[in-house]
Amino acid sequence: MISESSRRRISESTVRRLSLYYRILSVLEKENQATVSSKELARREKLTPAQVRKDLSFFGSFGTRGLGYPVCELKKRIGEILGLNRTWNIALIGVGNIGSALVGYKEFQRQGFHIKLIFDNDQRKIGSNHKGITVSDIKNLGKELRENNIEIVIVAVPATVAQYIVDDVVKAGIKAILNFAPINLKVPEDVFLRNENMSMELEYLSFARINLYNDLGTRIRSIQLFE
Amino acid sequence: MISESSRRRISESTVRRLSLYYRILSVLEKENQATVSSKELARREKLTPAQVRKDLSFFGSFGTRGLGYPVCELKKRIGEILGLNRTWNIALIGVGNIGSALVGYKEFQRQGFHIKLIFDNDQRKIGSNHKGITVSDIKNLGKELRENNIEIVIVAVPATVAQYIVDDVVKAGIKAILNFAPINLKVPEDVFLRNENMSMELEYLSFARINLYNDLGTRIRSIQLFE
DNA sequence: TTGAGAATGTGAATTCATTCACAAAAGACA
DNA sequence: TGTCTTTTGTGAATGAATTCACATTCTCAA
Repeated sequence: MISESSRRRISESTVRRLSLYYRILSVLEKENQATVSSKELARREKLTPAQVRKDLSFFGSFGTRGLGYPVCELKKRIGEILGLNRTWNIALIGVGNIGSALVGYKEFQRQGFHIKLIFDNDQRKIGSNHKGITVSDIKNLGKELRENNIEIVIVAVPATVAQYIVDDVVKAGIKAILNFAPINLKVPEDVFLRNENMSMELEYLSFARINLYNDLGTRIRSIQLFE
Repeated sequence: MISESSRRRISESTVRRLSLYYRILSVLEKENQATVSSKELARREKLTPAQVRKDLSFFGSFGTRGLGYPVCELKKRIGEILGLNRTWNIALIGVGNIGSALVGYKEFQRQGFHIKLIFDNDQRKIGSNHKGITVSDIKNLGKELRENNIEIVIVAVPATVAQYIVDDVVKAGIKAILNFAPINLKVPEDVFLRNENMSMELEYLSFARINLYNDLGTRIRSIQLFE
């Protein structure tokens, strides 16, 4: 699988669509639907059937002509590709507004993203309990990350300190970081950094409201996650 | 401006990059830097200078050859395009984990996104106070949205009820919705709907960790927000 | 005032992503 | 078994986004 997927380059948009397919397939699985056609998947995500088939074809021939794709198998396969058929040990840094929300976010649990450690630098928070996890002192970051086999770190600290925190995280050998601070962080070449910019979608809506109506108040085009 | 931007089609990725430029320009403005080159903007966002210039050229000639772009003016202009030089009246529905985090998210305030109303259906939460805002009963949704000139609604309710809530929001005449529930919502053609899928970036990291290293443990390619 | 250097703005070229279109494969049913 | 329908899988065609490359314009220093 790995060799196959690295031979033909899989675009970021394809990966993002896989996430969407996975979610739909989970629903269909619960509804005990045995198969699903590219047409049906496309309808649900407002994509074209051809796009769905192209995306899925990156990972081999899966469907049955005349019938469609087997729901369970396809879900399992996409799960493998996205790494959702296993659990990931995650550490969260910062239990402010957003950090606390993430600790309680059930969707993470459901997908195998288990928050095992929580860090903060606020003495009032250290030692306190969030959903069964005791908040650790940020001073022990490196040691605890290593001892607990943490693979992904979520950074939810104020923008002003985010770079320092991330430097420490990198020093501890972590190679995957999800950043919620609204700032551009620098990491070495071999570290994966993704940013969750919560204002961006709101800004897009704002842009859309201002720019994407014509003079008659009619929508010029529809906005989807991918178009 | 509107006519100009609708004449030449501005792609979604361009708009998203405008958000990034805006953030950088805010920093530069604070540092009292008078001008900035496309090269410098590109370096900070890991883009190419040509891309930056193309993006900015959609909105007219702004820079000075040999010098670069005037920081303040450019920020102001991008702000206009994105609708950040004004305030937006926002209503939040659902004060669970995520909803509460959003109420306290200062970045929204800073960009002119003012949460004016909060709704919930939980009797224990109705009437309680979040950052100075009293939580209203979801039953009064339509009336209150209209009376308070709400323009954008943020939906942060459980996936199971999200569609019902959104139907009511649409009925109240709202044309822009930001959805945090991990589910696909249906809205009429003329309503802008954007989804904030918090698992998606984590899934991408997971995918990257599994697939984007070669056998030597070396990163195959770097991941940026846009590439 | 002039010349060297810097940086924009933009068609053209290229690369990347999506859609088309159809042969091939499988199911359904007489 | 044979025909009709459905749907996949995929090269080819199209379309969109990015990058190239360079003429043009401005700055700055002497």
